Amino acid sequence: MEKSFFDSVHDLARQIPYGRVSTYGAIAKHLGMARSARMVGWAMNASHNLEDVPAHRVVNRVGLLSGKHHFEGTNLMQQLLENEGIKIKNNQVVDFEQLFWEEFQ
DNA sequence: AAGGTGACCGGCC
DNA sequence: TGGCCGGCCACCT
Repeated sequence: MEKSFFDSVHDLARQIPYGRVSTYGAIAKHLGMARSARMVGWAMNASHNLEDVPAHRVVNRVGLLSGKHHFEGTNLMQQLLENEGIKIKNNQVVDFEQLFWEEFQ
């Protein structure tokens, strides 16, 4: 099995620390494809099968939980984030810029 | 093999 | 921030 684009995205997603969030664009940028953030979203969809990919810590550029509809129920993503101490208001991360993290290794 | 699709982003108003 | 639009690119059928 060669390492696919999806795997790379999953690796980066796993690096997001507890209590912090990142964006699709940040991940895409780190992969050298800043304009292909859409593919990152697609990759996250595939990550749904995996258990060690914190997809709930990945939001869009304005801190909106754009992927919540892909989680079970309607507020699982929000619950997971609040469980990490992240405040959610109207489907978006409060103090997003402060919690934003992109120090990928 | 070609076309459709998408958990997005940046620019503009 | 919000709405609209064009671009982008790997994956699936």
